[in-house]
Amino acid sequence: MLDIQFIRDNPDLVKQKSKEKSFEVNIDRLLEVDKIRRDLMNRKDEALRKKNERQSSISHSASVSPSASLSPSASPSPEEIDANFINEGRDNKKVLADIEAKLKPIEDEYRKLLKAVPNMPTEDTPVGASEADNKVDLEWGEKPKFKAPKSHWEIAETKGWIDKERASKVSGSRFAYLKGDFALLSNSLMRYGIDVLTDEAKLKQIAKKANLEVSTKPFTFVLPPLMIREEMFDAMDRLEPREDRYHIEGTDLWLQGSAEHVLGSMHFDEVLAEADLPIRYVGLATSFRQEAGTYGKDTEGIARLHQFEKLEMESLSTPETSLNEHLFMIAIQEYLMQSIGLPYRKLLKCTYDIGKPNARGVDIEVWLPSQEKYLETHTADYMTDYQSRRLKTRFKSADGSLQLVHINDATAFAQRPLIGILENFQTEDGEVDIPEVLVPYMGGKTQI
RNA sequence: GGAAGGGUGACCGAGUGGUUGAAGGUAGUAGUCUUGAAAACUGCCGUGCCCGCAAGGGUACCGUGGGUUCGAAUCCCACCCCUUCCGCCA
Repeated sequence: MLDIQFIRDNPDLVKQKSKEKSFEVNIDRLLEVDKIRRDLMNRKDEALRKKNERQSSISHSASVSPSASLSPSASPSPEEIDANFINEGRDNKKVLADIEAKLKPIEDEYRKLLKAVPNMPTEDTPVGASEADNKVDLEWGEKPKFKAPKSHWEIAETKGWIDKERASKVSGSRFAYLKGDFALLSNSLMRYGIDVLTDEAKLKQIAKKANLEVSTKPFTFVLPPLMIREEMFDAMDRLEPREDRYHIEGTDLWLQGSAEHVLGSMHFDEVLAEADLPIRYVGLATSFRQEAGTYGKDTEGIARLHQFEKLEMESLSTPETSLNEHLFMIAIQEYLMQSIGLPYRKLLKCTYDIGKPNARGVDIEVWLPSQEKYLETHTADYMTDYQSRRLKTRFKSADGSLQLVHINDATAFAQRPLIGILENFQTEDGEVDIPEVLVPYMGGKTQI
């Protein structure tokens, strides 16, 4: 959620940036409702002030009355209170009830309109109207040349690594059984990512290479709950669109769609100490998505499933350090891809594509030789205080003031890099070489 | 699923209708003392919203939402959450 004061001060800017992100917002109505709301609040405060004055007068007189002095805690009996006084109180109560009745729908509308306003994109976010306007920031690695490159599902099918036919029998479309060495490779990839993220020496090395002034505090590995309460999901601004989420019938719970959802909300309604920041987590979680509106898209292989393993970075930091946290997490992503040896490109996402809570977004896409195109494997989200405002996650700064933390997240590994490995590391005779850094995790196997 | 207990400020924890935004403690912070540190002692120290250039003022908030009352942290109702024990189970 955006700061209302910022919207009051910069209505035209907010309108423009929201439009650039392709979000329908009604800033004029929001400010109008805001004004009505404040006016009603003032009137309510006025009525309450009257009530308080009356109460303190009766409380005071009760405490100094002779009977009260005998027993200080004694209350005045109704007979001791003047009838006019009681009637006045009743009148004031009616006035209050009247104002509150008017305030309720205004508050609801205000909140709904305010929640609808997206985060403001950073200056360097390209303005765009579709994914096509994302800016290629960097291409890394050499694209391998094959006579007849096989797709990942062709390789996996031959090897018996992916069984979607039986999965559809058991669970429906967009599910898969991952089997044998391929399933082990998935685990190896995650384990490798965890080892990098929890190794301070390695993080130091990455920060230095990226030339970033940033803490090298290691990430804490977390296995989070996979279900999330609706209130938390909404506060993260990740509940919508609900059609893409799975709701657990008869409960208040939803299946999380990324460890980001359950890691970012961990410190809901907490005040953290500045000395503890940044707080960094790396969470491994099976993530669930309905993939509504993607019928017929990426139906082959494991590019788009209802359920997949994902290792996710999450960082809570001060506003001053959050941009570097974001850049650091991107540097980590690149290190992970480079150390495996996967050719990729880095995209600076445009205003259309970054998403509602984002101020900035970067994607990494792996090269797929079989299709001669790139496939998104990583995202890094720069969120500023947009999520923490509703999560009420704050920190007490050294000067004693309370501030909202900045929350950022980024993919470490999902299962899509496996697609990249199969395709880029395939051999002419149908085998798959294991990237060197993953060999120890595969029990020493160099090829599968 | 059965039974009981409980949700109060960064944390612990008093408080069962009338100046209670809320005792006490811890932590934090400023100082005294000290060569320095610790200890001890003293002062300060909740958050949201509204008004104000500011100083400051107003108001709300003791899990959430209703209700009773001139007046609610305190009484009533509903809901949510947590803990413990029993049962079941990985």
